Amino acid sequence: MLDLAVLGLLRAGPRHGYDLKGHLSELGFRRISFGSLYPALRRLEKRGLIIALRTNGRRKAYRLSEEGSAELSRLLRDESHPNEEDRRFNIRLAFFRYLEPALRVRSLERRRRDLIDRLGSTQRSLQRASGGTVDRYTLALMRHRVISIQADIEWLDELIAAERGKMTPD
Amino acid sequence: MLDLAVLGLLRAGPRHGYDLKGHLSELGFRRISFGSLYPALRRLEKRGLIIALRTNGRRKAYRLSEEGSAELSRLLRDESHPNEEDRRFNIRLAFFRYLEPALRVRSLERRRRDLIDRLGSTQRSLQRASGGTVDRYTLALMRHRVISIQADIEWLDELIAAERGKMTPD
DNA sequence: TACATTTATATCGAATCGATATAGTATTCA
DNA sequence: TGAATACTATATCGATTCGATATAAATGTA
Repeated sequence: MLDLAVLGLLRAGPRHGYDLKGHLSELGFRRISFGSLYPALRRLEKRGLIIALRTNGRRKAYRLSEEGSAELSRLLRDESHPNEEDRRFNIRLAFFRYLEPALRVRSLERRRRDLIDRLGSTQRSLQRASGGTVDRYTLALMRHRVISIQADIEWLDELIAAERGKMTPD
Repeated sequence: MLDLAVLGLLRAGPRHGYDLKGHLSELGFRRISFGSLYPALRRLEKRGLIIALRTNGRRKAYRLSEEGSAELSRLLRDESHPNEEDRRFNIRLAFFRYLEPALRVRSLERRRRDLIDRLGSTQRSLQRASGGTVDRYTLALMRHRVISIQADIEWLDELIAAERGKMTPD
C-alpha cells in the first residue's frame, strides 16, 4: 500500500523520504510512519522500481524508473483486492490521473459495490442490535457508521457521474 | 489496540477466538485478522489478563481476570495518545459503558479537539491545493475529507450533548 | 454415503507502527 | 557571538498487525 503511494508521488518528480512524508500528510495520509516509509524506499530501490539520486550530504532523492512506472500502472489497475481497504482506495484515487481513463469508472463502480455490501451488513447488524441487546454508545457508533457509508456512496455517485460526463460529452 | 477490543468484549462474558472475531465484525471492526487475534489472545493470557477455559475439543474459551478488568479500565481511561487513531477511538467508544461516567465527557471532548485540529490542517492543505496545483481527483478526495471530518464533529457534539444531559438532569 | 460449507484454531513471512537515536541546519534571542 | 531551541532528515528496533494459507472437526445437504 505504501509502495503505491510512493510510486504515485514519485511519478510527478524526484523526492526524498522526508519530503514524501510531507506530501502524504497533505494528501490526508497522516499516519504513515518513517518506520514504514524508509524500509519501503529501500525495498522499492532493491526491486529497481525507484532509483536513488544522491544529492548533497545525507539527503537521498529518488526518482521513478521505467519499471516503477509500469508497476504503478499495475497497482492502480489491480482488481485482485475485493473489498479493498478504505485507505488503499483513497490512495489509488489520489493517483487516478495515472490510470487509463477507461478503467476509472470501472474502478469507481467496484468501490461502490463494496460500499453497498458493507452498508447492507452494517444495517443488518444494526437491526439485530436494535432489539435492545446493546448499549447506547455501541448503537450510536453503528448508526453513525451507516450514515458515513451512505455519505461515501453519495460522494462516489458524484465522482461516477462526473467521470461519465467527461467520457461522453454530448 | 486489539487488546482493548478483546478485553472489552470479554467483559460481558467468556468467548472463544472465532466468536470474538464475529462480534468485532458486528461492531464494525471487520478487518481484524486471525493472524493478529490469536497471537493477541496468547499475549493477554501470558500476562494473566485473560484465563483460558478449556471447553469441549479444540475450542478454547477465555474469560476476563480481575487484572484484565483493571487493564481494560486503564486502557479506556488512557489519555497518553494525543491524536488517537480513528479506529482506536471507535473501539473505546464501543466499551464506554465500562469507563467511569465522569470521564466520558472529557474523553469525547478530547476527541473533538483532535478532530478540530485535523479539520484545520486539512482545510489549510485544501486551500494551498486549490491554487490550481492539484488534479481534480486529489481535490475531490480532500474536499470529501473535510466534509467527513465535519460530519464526525457534529456527531460528536450530539454525543457530548447527550452525555451532558444525562449528567445534569435538571 | 459423498460433498460442500461453516466453524475453529493456528502459523508464517512481510508490512506497518510507534518510539527512539542521531546529527546537521536554521532560527531565536540574550 | 554564542547558546538554546526548533526543524529537517535518515535510520533502526521490537512489537503489532496483516494477509494468505493450512488443517481439521462439525454440520448441512444432495
